[in-house]
Order: sequence, then C-alpha cells, then structure tokens
Amino acid sequence: MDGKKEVTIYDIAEKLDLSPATVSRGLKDHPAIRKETRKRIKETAQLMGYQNNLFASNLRAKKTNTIGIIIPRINSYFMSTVISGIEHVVNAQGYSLIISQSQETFEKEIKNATTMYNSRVDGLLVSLTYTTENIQHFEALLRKRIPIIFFDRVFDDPTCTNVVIDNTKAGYDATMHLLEQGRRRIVHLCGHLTRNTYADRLKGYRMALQDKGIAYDESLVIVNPLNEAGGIEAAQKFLQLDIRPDGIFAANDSSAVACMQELKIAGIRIPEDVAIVGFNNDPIARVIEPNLTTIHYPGYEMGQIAATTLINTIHNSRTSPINTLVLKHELLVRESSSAK
Amino acid sequence: MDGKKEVTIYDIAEKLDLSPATVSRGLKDHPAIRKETRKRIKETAQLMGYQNNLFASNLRAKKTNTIGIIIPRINSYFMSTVISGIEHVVNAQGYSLIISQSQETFEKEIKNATTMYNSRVDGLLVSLTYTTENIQHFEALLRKRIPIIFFDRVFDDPTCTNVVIDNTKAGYDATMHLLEQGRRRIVHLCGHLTRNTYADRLKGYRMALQDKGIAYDESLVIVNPLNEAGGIEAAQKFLQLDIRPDGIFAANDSSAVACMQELKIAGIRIPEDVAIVGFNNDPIARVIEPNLTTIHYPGYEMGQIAATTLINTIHNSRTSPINTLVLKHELLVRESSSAK
DNA sequence: TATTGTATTGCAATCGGTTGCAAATATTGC
DNA sequence: GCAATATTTGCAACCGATTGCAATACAATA
Repeated sequence: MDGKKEVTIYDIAEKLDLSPATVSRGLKDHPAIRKETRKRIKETAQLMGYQNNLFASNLRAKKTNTIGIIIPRINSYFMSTVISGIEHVVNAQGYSLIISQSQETFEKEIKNATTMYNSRVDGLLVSLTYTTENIQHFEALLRKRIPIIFFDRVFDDPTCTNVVIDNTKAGYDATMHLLEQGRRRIVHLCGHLTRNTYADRLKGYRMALQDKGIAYDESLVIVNPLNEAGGIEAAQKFLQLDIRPDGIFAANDSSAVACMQELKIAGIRIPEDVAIVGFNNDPIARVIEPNLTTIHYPGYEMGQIAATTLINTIHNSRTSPINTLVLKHELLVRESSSAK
Repeated sequence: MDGKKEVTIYDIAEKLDLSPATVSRGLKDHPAIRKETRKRIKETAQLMGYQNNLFASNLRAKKTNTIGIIIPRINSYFMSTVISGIEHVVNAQGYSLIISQSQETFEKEIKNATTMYNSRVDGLLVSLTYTTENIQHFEALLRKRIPIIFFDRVFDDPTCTNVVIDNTKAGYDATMHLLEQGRRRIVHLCGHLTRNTYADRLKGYRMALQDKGIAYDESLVIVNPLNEAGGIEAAQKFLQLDIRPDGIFAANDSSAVACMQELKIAGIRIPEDVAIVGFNNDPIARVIEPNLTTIHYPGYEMGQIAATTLINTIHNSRTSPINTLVLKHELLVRESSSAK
C-alpha cells in the first residue's frame, strides 16, 4: 500500500505455496489448473493488488496489444471524428491506441513510422500527407508482417488494405449536380494532386463535364492547401477570371466556406450568381448562409471499419484478402446550389 | 531480411566478438566504452537492422516513455486542438501518446484509468466527464507516484496540477460585456454544474450581475448538454419566457450557434432583440451570421503547457509544486453582441 | 497389489536489455 | 622493469510472465 513494492506472480506463488507457473496459468483460466486453485489464486491476486506487468507479457508474447495511428493532423472535424470511431473499436477490443501527427510533412511521417516500429505496434492505421509519394518508410513494418491499413488518404499497394470512399464518383456527383442546376462554367478547388482523394475528385469532375459535353478548362482548376487561407485566395482568383464562372466545386468544406464568405463580401450572390458544392459535411456547412451543399463523408464509420478490419487481420495473422473497402457517400443538397 | 528473425544485441555482440553488455552500453553512448568501439557497435547495429526492444528495456527500467490521456470525446474542435498541442510536445520529447475516450460516462472513465494503470504510463493527462465527482479511480496511479495533470475540466486535489483558464473571470467578462451593451435580462446557457468549467462560468455570470446591481433570476439559467440539440432546446425555452430576455451568454459556441439559428427562424433579430456571447472561439463563430462574440480559449497552448508540465514533473520525479496553472483568455467582440 | 490413465503442479529455460561488480588490459610514473 | 592507476570489457544476476516437458498425486482398472 505504500506505493513502493510491485506485486508479482512470485509474491502470490509464495503466499499460496505454489509455483509462479501455476499462478500464471491460474490467472488466465488455464484448464490444467484445478478450479478451486484457480479461484484461490485469483482471490489472492485481487487481495494483494496484483497488476499484470504488460512488458513482461509482451516480451514473451512478442505482442503489444497496441495499435498505432499516423495522420497529418488531429485537429480537423473530419479527422477527429475518424479517430473517435477508431478509438471506440480499438478500446472495446482491448487494444491501446498510440497517436502521432505527421503535420503534413513527409519527414515527420517517416519519423513516426520508425517510432511505431520501435513501439512494436501490432498494427498500423495511416492517412498519408498531401505529398507522400511512396511507402518505403513502412517497409520495415511490412517485412515483419505487421498489417497496415490506409484510410482516406491512401496509397495503392497490393500488400495493404485501403478504406476509402469513391472519390471519383463523389466528384462526379458533385459536379453533375451543379451541371444539372444549369451551371456550365464550374471552378474546381482542389488539393495536392499527389494524393488519391484530390486526384480522384478531379477525375470525377472531368468525367461529369465530359458526360455533359463541356470542354475541360484547366484554368478553372485551382490547386491549394484547402484551408481558410486557400479558400480566400481561391475567391480572389475567381474574381479575376475574365468570364465569370457560375459554379464552384470545392474539395472540402472549410475552403468552400472561406471562399463563400469572401465572395459574399465582393457582392456575389449565392446561389444566384454562383452555385457552390463542398465536401465533407462539416458542421460549418449547416451554419454558413446559404447552407452549403456538400458530400457527406462517413468519418466515424470509416474509423470503425478501418479499425475492425485491422484487428481482424491481426487475429488472422495473415494479410487480408481485401484490397480496398469503399464506403458509401451521399450528396446533401442545400441552398448553396439551387437553380439560378 | 526475411522478416522472421529479430536482431538483438546478442547478435551484434557475436558478430563483433564482444559481450552483450558492451553492446548495450555502446549503443547508448556509455562513457566507459571506448569511442572507437562505440562507433563500430553503432555501425554494425545499423547495418544489421537492429531495433531496440522497448519491452525488454521497459521491463528493466520500469519506465515506459508513454503518456496517457483520458478525455470525454476527441471529436470536438476544442478537444482535438488541445490534443494536437499535447501530441506536439509529447512526441518532440520522445514519448508516445496513448489516447482513450470516456464518452462522458463515469464508468468508462474508471475503466480507462485502470487500462492506463496497467499500461504503466509514466504520466497521465485528464479532462473529466461532466459528472465525475471524485478521483478515487486515480488513486492507484497516485499511490505509485505517477503524476496526473488535469486540464480544462479539472478536480481540486492537492496532489495534482490543474491547467485551466479563469472561468469565473471569463464568465464575468462575457456577462459584463453584455451588460455594458445595455442588456439587462440575460439568459445563461450552461453545462452540468458538477464540473468546474460550468460552475465557475455561472459564478462569473452572477458576479457581473451583482456588480451591476441586477438581481439573479434562477429561471434564466438553463442547464443542458451544450450540444446542438441543447442549443435548440434552449431557444425554445427562451421563446416561452414571459418577459423576453435581451441577452444570452452560452457556455460554448456550438450551443450558442444552434440557439441563434433557432431564434433567427423564430424571427428574433440578433443583436437588435437579443445579444449573444458564446465560449471557445470555434471556427463556426466566424461563420454564423452575425458573427458570434465569444471567449477565446487557447486550446493548443493549453495542450502544450499541460504536456510540458507533466513531462517536467516526470523528470523531476517528485510532485510539482505548482497546484494550478491559469492561462489567459480573451473576449472577442463581434457583431452578435453589438449595442441595441 | 500392480498397472495404466488422468488430473495437477513444478522445473527451468526463455523473451532482450540493463547494470553492479569484477576482471582484463592499457597507460603512467618512478 | 614493476607497481599503481586508469581505461575497457565481461560475467552474471536481474526485470516478470510464459510454456514445453517432466514429475507428482490420485483414481480407476485389471
């Protein structure tokens, strides 16, 4: 009780005049130990305030019951929602969750991967930075058969499972919706094209244009960091275009909202002059006026599914046969994209 | 290279014809090892792809280099920002971060505390649930001299350090601001009063009223979960009051915004009919129209400071002499609270 | 009673790194 | 050249739980 001494199975063994081996087995209900002995062991353990030493166990078992997660940033609505879903599943399954941020830089992502490797995580969940172009930094883990699941911002690799939405389809849906509202000249605000999420949304945008027989105009695609500053900057570019567009499809809500606010200040009417569609369904989408049409993106579920899949893979101790898991998305039509 | 064999210091020792002890010392720059030997050891380690086994180290050192964090929910703007700050410091200092959510329930908080104890974290960062009334579930950790720092939602205990803002003063500032705009009948939308954050903000609200010689009217205080539903509900109660209030001070932004939206639908003009002040400075505060006056709450810094203090305490291996650390807050005046 | 079978429990090695102390080697001084 | 000191390195015992195999106890069968 004085906080100095740590109770071990040896202490219990001594007290009960048994061997540590028996105590160890008794504590985990090994059938070879007589029921009554098991009960005595457990009671004594409880009484003496015994706590299993995970290091000793892990050292033997070569397992950590720990799952790692590497993401660009925690503090976005979408990402914190995903993590919440992950944590829910992971904790319910008796694993711990170690989190690290790559701060959107490749170097930090590499460092984090090394740390995770050293921490001997049993599995890893990763959402890549904008600019990650290869996954060599995960090689060490993969060689040791530690399963890695990429979610949202993924990398195509035959040994890993990806959990995503169909970004191409979503980009198509968003753009087609604008086209169906009679919009013809549509700006696309998108992120770094190295990353699947943005490359695919752009692809969908182009496909929708093509299906409607509208020529693709590269000058209407604005690549930027998709944050508040990016949205404002995009609005300024928008205002300088010779022929003013009548639609905007932004690859996330925060840039869409920032852009909207800037356009409103400039006297542009939404949706009369410009119809806008965002992406993510952040809470701000229902606060901005007019409310923002957007693609609903199931973050919590994505987290749950990624975590569940990872844990299953760990238990089966073989690479999952699933290569890609595609979740449903949904276009939520609100006032920002009504007909002219 | 085939992913089966793990390189240990024994392998390195054998290869260099040294003892494992020398290798162990060499790897961590023990001065008793000749510089040249150290270099050889490190090079060989690198070459063979050696990775330190943390369990073995931890088992001996009885340290984990891991910090735990227990919070009600990850997925709020404020909390994810705090965590981001924590992660930044913790990772820079070479620690890992284990996260768990109490989902705002006392039972889960107890379970999480036990898990953290079993994981042998070196220190713990905690933000309590609405209803936590004692900290007996942290006793086991405290007895083992594992430092705990509470942040934001804290509990007064002489053995722990708290990192907070002056909620009483902030509540006072917010209320006084409304009073100075000529508002006289002010509703206070607040959370569960067991928690310091809300109890103190209410206290500040009352003090401001008193300083202006206005009687405290209990019917104007609405206690609710401070989420979107809570904000809407509060708006409905507001609309049913006999004498309509002319000000609202909400204890967070999301409920304030939800409430505003509902009031706007009911035809109430903001700020003409009702002036509103929120709390937290969430991004939505600058999106809602009119922009929401609010208390800026330094989440990222709070996380950094809590983590830094914790790590210092761990290094000094004695309880910190600091009992409470109070951060600055700031009233940001926007359109939602202009004079009538 | 001797033998075979079954239920319990213990022995001892193992996981991989750390560290007090002793031993071996190198360096210095006289 | 030899003792004395300083520099390097190794031995072996930990840290605490796990587990294959052996050993013991006890019951059942011939």
